[in-house]
Amino acid sequence: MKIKSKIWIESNNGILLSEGRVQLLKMIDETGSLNKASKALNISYQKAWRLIDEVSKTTMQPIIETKIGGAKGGGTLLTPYGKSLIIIFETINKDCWIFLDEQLKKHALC
Amino acid sequence: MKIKSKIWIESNNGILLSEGRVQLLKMIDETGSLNKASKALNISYQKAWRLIDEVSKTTMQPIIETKIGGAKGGGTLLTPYGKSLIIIFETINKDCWIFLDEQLKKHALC
DNA sequence: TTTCGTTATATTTGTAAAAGTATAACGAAA
DNA sequence: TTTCGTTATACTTTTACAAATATAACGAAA
Repeated sequence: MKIKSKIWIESNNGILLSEGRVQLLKMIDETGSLNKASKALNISYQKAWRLIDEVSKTTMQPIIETKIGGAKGGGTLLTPYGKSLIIIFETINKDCWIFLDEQLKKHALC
Repeated sequence: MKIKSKIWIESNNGILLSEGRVQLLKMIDETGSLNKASKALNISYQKAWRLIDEVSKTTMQPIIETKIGGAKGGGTLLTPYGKSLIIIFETINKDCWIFLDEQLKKHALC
């Protein structure tokens, strides 16, 4: 018997963060490119772009810096604020899992 | 800024409980009928039946008692075990919301 | 000035989930 | 023995969402 959860953070303008979006942000940070990140996560570039676009619309501060053209074609980097969002979300998410496992034991549903 | 969550409980055989399933169990308890419950929740009887069928397959003890035919056509009642599952799930779910709201404040994302 | 890999976006296509339709069985009461 | 509202289930259709396809713009380097 397992308890599972999905958490996400919303603002007035839409969904700010969810597990998938955070995963994408992390991969952008690793690869320096939205294109490479989408391939690594096995989702289409279009979907990845749409996700990041929606995240960007809901934050006051920018989460990414994009560069178009150039020798390497361009790329996408996370801002310090973007990086901080990853850490906050992952911390809350992990703590939530721990909390829920405790609750399941407490109610003798194991 | 709001933090939201969906939780669910799984066993080896599939999903045992989720928000929608618990809502359906509650409505069955109120109406004494799967048919009436599905109408109250604005979902098709077929979907409601499928949901309850899957829940039943994942529990050791039965969660419902069904009666077919008769003056009132029949009906569906919750077993005491079925009722206890509602309470456990709703308690955990509510406590999870409280926990997450605290976390959001803690990380200054308000 | 051509090439290349990227960002950015619109449009079309495909697919899986939801909804709808159909039908049989049941049994108490009129 | 007919009626009625229910459970139970199969099958078809619709719809919403994901995926694929297409295309333009960009700019450093060769």
